[in-house]
Amino acid sequence: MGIGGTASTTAVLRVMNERAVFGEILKLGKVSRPELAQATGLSKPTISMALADLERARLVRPIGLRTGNAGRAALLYEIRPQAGWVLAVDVGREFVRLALADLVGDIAARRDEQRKGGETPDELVAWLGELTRELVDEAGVDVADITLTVYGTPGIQDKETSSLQLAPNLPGWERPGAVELLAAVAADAPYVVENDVDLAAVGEGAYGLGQGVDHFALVWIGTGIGMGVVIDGKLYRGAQGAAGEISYLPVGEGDPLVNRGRGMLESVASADGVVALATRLGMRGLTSAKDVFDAARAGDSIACEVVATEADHIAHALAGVIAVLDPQLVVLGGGIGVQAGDLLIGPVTDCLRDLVALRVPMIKASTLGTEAVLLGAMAVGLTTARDLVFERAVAQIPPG
Amino acid sequence: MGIGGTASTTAVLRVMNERAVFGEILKLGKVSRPELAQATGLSKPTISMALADLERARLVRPIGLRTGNAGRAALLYEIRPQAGWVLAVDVGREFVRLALADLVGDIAARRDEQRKGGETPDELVAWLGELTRELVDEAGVDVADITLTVYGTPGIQDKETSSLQLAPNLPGWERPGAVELLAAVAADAPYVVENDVDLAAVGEGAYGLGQGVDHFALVWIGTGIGMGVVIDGKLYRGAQGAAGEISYLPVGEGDPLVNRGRGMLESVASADGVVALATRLGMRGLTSAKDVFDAARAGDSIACEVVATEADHIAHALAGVIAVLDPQLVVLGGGIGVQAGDLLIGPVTDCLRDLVALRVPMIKASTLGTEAVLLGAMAVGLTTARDLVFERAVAQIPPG
DNA sequence: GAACTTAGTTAGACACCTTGCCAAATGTCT
DNA sequence: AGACATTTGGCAAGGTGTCTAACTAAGTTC
Repeated sequence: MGIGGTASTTAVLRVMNERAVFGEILKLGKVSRPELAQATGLSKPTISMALADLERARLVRPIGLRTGNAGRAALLYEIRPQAGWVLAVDVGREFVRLALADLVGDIAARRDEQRKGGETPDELVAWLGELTRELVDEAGVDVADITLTVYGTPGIQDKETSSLQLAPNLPGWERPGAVELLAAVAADAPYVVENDVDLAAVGEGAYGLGQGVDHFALVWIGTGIGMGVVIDGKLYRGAQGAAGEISYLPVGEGDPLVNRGRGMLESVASADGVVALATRLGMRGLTSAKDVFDAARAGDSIACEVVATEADHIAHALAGVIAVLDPQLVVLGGGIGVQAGDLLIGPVTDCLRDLVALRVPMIKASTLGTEAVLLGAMAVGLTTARDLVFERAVAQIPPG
Repeated sequence: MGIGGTASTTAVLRVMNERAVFGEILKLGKVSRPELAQATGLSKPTISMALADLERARLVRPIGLRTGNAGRAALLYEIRPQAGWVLAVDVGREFVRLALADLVGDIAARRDEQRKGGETPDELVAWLGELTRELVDEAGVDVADITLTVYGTPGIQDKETSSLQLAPNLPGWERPGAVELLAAVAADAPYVVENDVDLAAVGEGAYGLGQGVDHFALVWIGTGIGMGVVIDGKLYRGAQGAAGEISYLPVGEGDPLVNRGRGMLESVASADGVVALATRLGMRGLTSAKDVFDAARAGDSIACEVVATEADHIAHALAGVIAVLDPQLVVLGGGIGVQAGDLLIGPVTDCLRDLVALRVPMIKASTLGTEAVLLGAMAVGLTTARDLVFERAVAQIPPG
C-alpha cells in the first residue's frame, strides 16, 4: 500500500467509481447493471447514476435488452466505440504498417505499404499523412477524431532534442526537431513515439505469450537486435529510454574472423551475421537467413552448425539479461525468433542451464510474427486513449 | 492513471485521508493543524477529525504549543514513536549487526558482533534471539512490541521451501524450512528476509546517493559480487528474487591463467580476485585487497596495473547492466567500492564510454560504507511497519 | 393468467467533507 | 496597559455521494 497517498473529497469518489464502472465495461463487453454491481461491489442505484453520467459523456451506450433468463430483461450497456480512435503506426525498415481502431479496439482500417527506402523525414511524414487520410476516410471519420497516434520506430527518442538516435534506417531523423514533424500527420492530435522493440514487448504482453506474466523480456533478433523489458506488467524504458539496447553487447568469443577476439552481439547474431557465418563455412546461394534455417531443418550439417553457434550466442547474451533481470519468461521475436524459434529454443535453453545461477526462465518463440510492433502500438494507444477520453469527458465536466 | 481502479464508498475516503495525514506527519515531523491542512489540501475540521482518530488509535500525539508567531499558539502533533518498533539485522560474513528503531526511525539500541563463523542455523538463531532481547531491554520495551524484523542475508530466498540458495557463507540455510527458524528470534513478530545487496540498494536510495533517483543500480563488490536494482524508486527483485545476481557473468577475456579463456565475474573482480592477480604479477606480503589499493595510491606500478585491470572488468560487467537497464546512476558499494571508489570511478567511466551506446550514466562510490545493508533493512522495515501499524489501528477499528 | 424472478427506480438515512462564522489565544503597536 | 491584527480551533449548516429498503416494471414458468 504505502503510507502517503492523496487526500480527497467526495467528488473524487464519484470519479473513482465511474472509472471503475468504465473499466469493467471495457473488460466485460456488453454488460447489464446487475453484473456491473456485482463486478464493482457498488449498489444498483450507484451503478445507474454512473451509467447515466457515462452515457451523457457519450462514453457508453445502451445496446439493447437481454432476454431469455427468468425475470425482467436487462438493459445492456457497452463502450461507445466511436468515443475515441487510435492510430497505430509501425515504421519499419522495409514496410510501413498502419491500423486505425476505435476505442473498443476493433480495427476499422489498416494498410501495409512497402517503403522505397531512404525517404527524407519530410517525405515520410507527407506519405504517412496521406495514408492516414485514406484510413480515416475508409473508417468514415475525420482526422480530428483521432484521439492518439502511436508510432513505433527503431532507435531511441531523445526527448530534449526531439530526435531519434541509433536509428540508421531512418536517415535524417537524428536531426533536432525531426520527431516534431510527426505532428503534421494528424493535425493537432496527440502522438507518442516509442521504440519498435519496446512496443513489440507490449504487444506480446497484451496479446501474446506475455499475457499475465509480470516480468518478461522480448528479445528481438532480425536485421538488428534489441530487447523490450516489461516489469510489473509495465514497459520499462530506462532513464534515457535506452533500456534493452543490447545490440552492442560484447559476446564471449564471437567469430574470430569477423571481429578480433570479441564480437558485438548484433554483428554476430543478427540475420546478416547468420548468413555471413554460413557463407564462410561453405554454404552457397543463400539469399537470407531463412535459407540457412530451412537447410538445417532438412539436415544440412553446416547449417546445423550455424544454428548451434547462433544458439550459443543468444544463450550467452541471455545469460547476462537473466542475471540482471531474472525474468519469468524470455520471448524470442523478430525475423529469427519467428523463423527459427523451433530450432533455437531447445539448444538455447540447454546452454543456459550451464550459464544461469538459478532456475532458467521459460524461453519461447513469439507467435505474433510481424504484427508484434503494430499490436503493441495499438495496445499502448488504446490504454492511453481510454484514459484521455475518460479524463476529458468525466473528470473535466462533472455535471449532475 | 489507468482505467480500472477500485470502487469504494465514503468510508474509504476517511481512511485515505487519515493515511494522507499520517504520511504528512511522518514527512514533516512536528506539525500543526493548519500546516497539515495546507499540505494535504483538506479543510480544518477534517484535519481535526483525522487527528482525533489517529490520536485515539495511539499513532500520533500532541507534543505542545508552538508560540512565537503572531496569532494564537498552534498545537503541534507528531508520530508517537512507540507506536511501532523495527528490528533490522544484517547477517554478514564476518559480522552480525542489529539495530532497533522506533516508528519515527530513531535508533534506540544497536549492536555489532563478530561472528565465530560456521554457526549452524540453530546456533545463529539462538544468538540472534539473545542479542534481540538485549536490544529490547536496552530500549525499555518488550520483544512483543517489535512490529517487524527485517533480515539482510546473502543468497536468495526460495519462498517455496523457505531456504536460502547461493549463500555459501551461511551453511545449513540451504535446507528446506531453515528460514522459518527465524520466527523464534522475536516470538510471533512478523519478519522479512531480503538479500543483503538488495537492501544495500534500498539503503542507498533512502539515505545515500540514490535519493531522488528513479532508476539506479548498486553494484556490490567485496568478497562476493552482487547487484541491487531500484526501478521507479522501488526495489526490483525479479521473478525468483534473483535479479542482480551478476556474480556468474562471463567477463570478456578474464585472466587466462585463472580461467580458461573466459572468467566468471566474481572470481576475477572480487577482493580475492584482486589479491590473486596482484600476487601473480609479483606483489608480495599482501593481506587484503586494501593493500593493493594503498600501493596504487602510493604509485606502485604493479598495483596500478591491477587497478586498471579491475576497472576494465567492472566496466565490462557494467556495460551489460547498462545496456539492459539504462539506469540513471550506478553506485559502487561493498568493500572494493568503498575502499577503491576514488581509484576506480574514473577509469571505469572512461572505459564505459567505448562500450555504451548512448550517454554513460553517473558512476559513483557509495558513501554509506558498511552501514548500507543495515540502513536498507531499516528503511524497508520502517516503510512496512508504518503500513502495518496504520492498517491495524485505523483500517481495522474505525470508531466514530 | 397467476406465480415467480429479475431489473430498475425512488425515498430516506447515513457518512464524509466543506464553507462560513465565532471564540480563544498570542504578538504588536500605540 | 490596552486596542488591534493575526492565527488557531471549534461549531453549525449545507452539499455531495453512497447505501438500504421498499416499490414498480417487465420478463419467464407452469
